[in-house]
Amino acid sequence: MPTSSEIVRVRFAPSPTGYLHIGGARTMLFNWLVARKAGGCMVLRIEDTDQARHVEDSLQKILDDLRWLGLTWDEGPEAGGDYGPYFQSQRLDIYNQYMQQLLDAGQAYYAMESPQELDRMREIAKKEQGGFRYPRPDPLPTIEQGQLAMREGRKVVVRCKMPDEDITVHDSILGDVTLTADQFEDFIIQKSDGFPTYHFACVVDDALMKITHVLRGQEHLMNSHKHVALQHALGFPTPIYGHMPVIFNLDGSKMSKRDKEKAIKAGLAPPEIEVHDFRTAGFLPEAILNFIALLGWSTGDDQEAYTLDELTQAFSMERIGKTNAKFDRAKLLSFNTDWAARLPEPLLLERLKDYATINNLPICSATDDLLLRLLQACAGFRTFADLQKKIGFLFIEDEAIEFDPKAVKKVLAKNDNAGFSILNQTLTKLDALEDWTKSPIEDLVNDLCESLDTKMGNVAQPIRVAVSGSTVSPPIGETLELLGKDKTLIRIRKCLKLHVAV
RNA sequence: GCCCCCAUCGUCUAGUGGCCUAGGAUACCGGCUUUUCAUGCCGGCGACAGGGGUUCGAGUCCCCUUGGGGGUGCCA
Repeated sequence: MPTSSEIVRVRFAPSPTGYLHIGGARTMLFNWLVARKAGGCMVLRIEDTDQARHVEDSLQKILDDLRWLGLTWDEGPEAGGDYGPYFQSQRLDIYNQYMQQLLDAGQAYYAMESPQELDRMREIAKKEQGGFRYPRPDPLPTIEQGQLAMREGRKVVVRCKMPDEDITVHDSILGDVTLTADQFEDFIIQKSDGFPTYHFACVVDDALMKITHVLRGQEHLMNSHKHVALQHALGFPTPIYGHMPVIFNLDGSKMSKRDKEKAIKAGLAPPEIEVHDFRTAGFLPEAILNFIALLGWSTGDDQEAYTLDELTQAFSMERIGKTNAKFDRAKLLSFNTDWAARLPEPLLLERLKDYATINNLPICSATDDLLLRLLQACAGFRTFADLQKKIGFLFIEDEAIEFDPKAVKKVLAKNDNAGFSILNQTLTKLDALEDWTKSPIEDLVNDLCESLDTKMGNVAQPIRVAVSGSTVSPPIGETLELLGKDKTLIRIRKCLKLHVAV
């Protein structure tokens, strides 16, 4: 066990097999909080021992999204550190050295069964007794026999000889979890391609990188006993373990990338699964962090809004819950709305620009001043996607305006083209307006309402549809000022032609 | 099949034997504000999985059942 005088060192160890999953983000967050709270060290380690599943570019994507979230690392890729390399694929010599140590000590042995043979054994075992445990050969193959087999070109793996005693994992979230000796099997620690398996690499790296706390998902709970056995065999200390609840979809299924493909096939909008999905969809990192922090953790008081700093202050491993959580996007949306209203403008502006950039939106060309005005004009928006929907019309050519048929029907054509008629009158007035700013425009609209003895909506909506093509835009004075007089008049005239056409 | 973990409103959760006629948030429903969409404000609906114990007293402790999740990979 690490002593209290040791500096806290935690790690997040993603595999470069795709984008950063939202569950992975929470794992990173909790580890990050443990490190920051204790003034410790956050290590990022890349578990790239599975060559078959390696996805090109995914590392950069993971790093990029982590940075976007504001979750930094002290050691790891692009940060360096004294315990590198931080890519497991570059640590083969190290693993081999410890592998040999185990082999020499008789705590691991070569095994020669092929995957096909094992499959067959599993099948038979399943039929006969329901479960399969690798039967330890007696006597164990010698090192010489193993090496001979390798020279003959046979596929050879290394298995860990499990001890004949119960193992208790002390989990700081779940309590003690004991597995009896008869439940262990001699699992593989080195694949036939020479790469270590996850278990072995993880244990060696955690020890060598002086990791003191291992916070990971509950799906790893059963692995812990293997890891503890390995630690004993190698003479390594056991870190403090904490197995966190798992995050699921609302319907109880796993949040998986495949949900996206399924939804698309079914003609539905793909759900956000990876951090990047949320980023693209116009969510704020502050909202995401705040939301996932509360999935499986709480302070016990009624506060729900937390900045990263506040989370760091309030966080404690002891208050992580045991119950699996379901990911409720509606609640996230509410968090996002709150954060959009709360975030300091310069920061919000930065986030908006990121959204525009990764979506390659026309508003990329807008100045900061304009963007800031849009942010203010749309106050109360839920996501950047909503904001974009509301102001997108400002950034398209007048010729490209498309009038939503439903909006035209409801706002302009209804009641014997009442809307068109009002729009026509408005055009004349607007044409004559000299001072093209918000308040004179609003005065003009108000005056028109009075003279026509009608409600605001009856005047504002026709204009809105004419200039934006839809029923939704910022307040009408703001909308027209933002658009400019020329474009406003052009669009209204274009819209009026619709009436003639109908 | 076997092993392990978990169990409070639809959802996230508070609750560590009396403060619980179970609190907050979100969703939903209703009302108000509003030129659209949002926002905002007010109100309402809504849970201790079931059964046994222990105790003066149980959401809180124990057991069983049920339900959910995980593991049982030359994936991590």
